[in-house]
Amino acid sequence: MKLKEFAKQVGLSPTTVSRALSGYPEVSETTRARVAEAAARLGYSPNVNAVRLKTGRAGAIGVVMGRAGEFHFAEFMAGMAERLVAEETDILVIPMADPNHEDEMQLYRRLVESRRVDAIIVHSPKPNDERIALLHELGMPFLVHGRSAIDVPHAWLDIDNEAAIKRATSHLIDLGHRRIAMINGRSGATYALHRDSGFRKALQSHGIEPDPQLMASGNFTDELGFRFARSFLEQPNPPTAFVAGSMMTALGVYRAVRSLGMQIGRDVSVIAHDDVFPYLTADNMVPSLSATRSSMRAAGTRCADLVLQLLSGRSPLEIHELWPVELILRESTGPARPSRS
Amino acid sequence: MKLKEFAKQVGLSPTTVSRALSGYPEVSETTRARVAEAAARLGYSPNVNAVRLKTGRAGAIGVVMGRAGEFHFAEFMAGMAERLVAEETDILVIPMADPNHEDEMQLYRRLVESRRVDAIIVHSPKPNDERIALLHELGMPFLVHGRSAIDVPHAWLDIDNEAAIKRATSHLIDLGHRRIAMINGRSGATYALHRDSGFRKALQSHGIEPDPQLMASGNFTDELGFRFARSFLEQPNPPTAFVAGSMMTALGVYRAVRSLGMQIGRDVSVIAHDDVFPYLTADNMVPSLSATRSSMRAAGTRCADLVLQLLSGRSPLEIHELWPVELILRESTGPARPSRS
DNA sequence: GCAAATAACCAAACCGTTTTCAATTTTAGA
DNA sequence: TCTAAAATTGAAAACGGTTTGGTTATTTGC
Repeated sequence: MKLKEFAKQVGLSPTTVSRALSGYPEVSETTRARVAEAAARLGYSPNVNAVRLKTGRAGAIGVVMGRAGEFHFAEFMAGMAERLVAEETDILVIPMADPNHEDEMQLYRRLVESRRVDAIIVHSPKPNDERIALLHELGMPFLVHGRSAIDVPHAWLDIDNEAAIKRATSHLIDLGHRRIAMINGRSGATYALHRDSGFRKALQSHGIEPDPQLMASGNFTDELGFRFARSFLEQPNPPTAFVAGSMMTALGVYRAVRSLGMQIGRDVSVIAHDDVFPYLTADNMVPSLSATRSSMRAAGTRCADLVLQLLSGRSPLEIHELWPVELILRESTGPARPSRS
Repeated sequence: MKLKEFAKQVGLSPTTVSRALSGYPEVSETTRARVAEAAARLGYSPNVNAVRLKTGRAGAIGVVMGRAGEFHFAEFMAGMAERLVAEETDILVIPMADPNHEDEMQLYRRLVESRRVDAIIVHSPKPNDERIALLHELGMPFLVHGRSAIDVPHAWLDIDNEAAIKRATSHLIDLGHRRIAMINGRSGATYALHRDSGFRKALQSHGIEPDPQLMASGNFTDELGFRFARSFLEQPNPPTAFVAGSMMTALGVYRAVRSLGMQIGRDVSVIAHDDVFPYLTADNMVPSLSATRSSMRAAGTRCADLVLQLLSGRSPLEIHELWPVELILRESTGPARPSRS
């Protein structure tokens, strides 16, 4: 049903009906109620494309989805959804083909130019992220989930990866560990650098030299967790503790440790970063997993919130949130034992 | 930049430019090339909202996201993305508030009425799913991922859950297992019923009466896998084998078995359903997990494909795909051992 | 009681495309 | 060379709303 038709049914002009539905003040309460009732009864709702064309608002927030299809993604989106459900805003998932460089820039450019979205959320930025420069240049509102060192004003929300990993590592050192391995996320993204930096700082502040032989990075998979952990543990001078980048990585590490007949929490300590998934909890692992914890879902919710603020005029310069990360100690960490070698 | 302006720059009418860009035949190759070049150079691309209004096509496929934020979701979406990246179609994620009944119907109704999407993908349908009836009634093209027994014509793609679980269960029986437990997905959805039915049929065809004490259902989480498995194993007459609904469930089952000092594949056999995740593979579990396997990502890709076919006029009645499910035997299954009780 | 202010409503212009219908140019046929 | 047909191009009318700038009752102030 179209506005014109609907307006005729209600016995008002399209103008008044439109205003009544959008909550403009210059329409009487009686009329508004009548219109609202009729809309519900006749099932009228405005053609969203016409509204968008006229108002210039797209009513959607864009999220570019990389090919990896990371498991974090669903949680983040669920969080966004939680915030946006009441809003008239939906989430547009933009498929990205390859992490091919030019293509990606082109994709963002087209995305902006086509006016499909009012704002964009950029994930896993790099320290000098061209996407940020581009979006800024094109004047598209955007929020960075993560951080970038780029010298362009932008809104961001990030967790304090450096502090988290530094604290986790320090704790392991306090427990007496000296050979500590680090399985990081894919290198390139700022968060991986921050974690790396937190790791190094903790070691160095205790006079321990980071050993490149005990540091690896890659996708957050069970498989890589296993492989790296296993290869580290088979070295002549194996680590007694692990800092793992994700829950999946931790699963792999657990497996590797077990496969060598060692015991987590006794022979080898593990701390992982936990994004808080409903389907796999650190508490339930055996032994329960000590973790730096920050809810990915909460981040999604807050990011959606901040984007809405951005769209209602708040300056990106005011929007910088650095979330502290909890360290939850459980059974996977324990005092270092004298080396068995 | 707007069409009018752009057309002026190129020295052509908006009409011709529009045609050139949309690939209509009645424009000369020379002109088309010139327009394309200019568009690339000046960075013109049509305002998507105007196009949508005019053509009536939304250029988006809707996917309603439940609150649960399941881990399957990301894989499915990544699969869709793979197919849609070349297309001019994007994915609209519609947040759903509560699984509240009326609200959900209202949501679908508004979604259709607002013309935001050209088609909708319905997940985890129930045998008599009202969403299907509603979408059919409203004339919105849709594809069901899963199956429904409802008497309304509709396109669907599903995996053969019944056959898969039947085969898995039969295999366990062939191995000599008689006390077999089943940890299913949340009851209500058709797939859970199908799995239940496959399970029962396998048992009954071997003259075994299904024991309700060994059957549970709930979300696909590690935690529930553990709890159910543990409680089953502590019964007086414990199962010697498990059929688990998901990889996460399997993790929980493994944990439960270990926690009781038993060994997977020897004391207790496990077969789970594996949707094939890049970050957690059945092959890598210890011991490696026997599984019924079907790629969720591939399903996403194919669903996107089918929806596109639907949109280009193919009849929903022709679109029924039932995918067979592989059974991959690994180390988690072995012959039943004489009960220790 | 009357001018001025206010409230409530409406006609028409406009958002940026696509597409119908018509005009013009080019090519083919005789 | 001339005409009919085919190939290109354009002008203008939609698409379905919102919003500007009135217009017409209804109050308010003095």
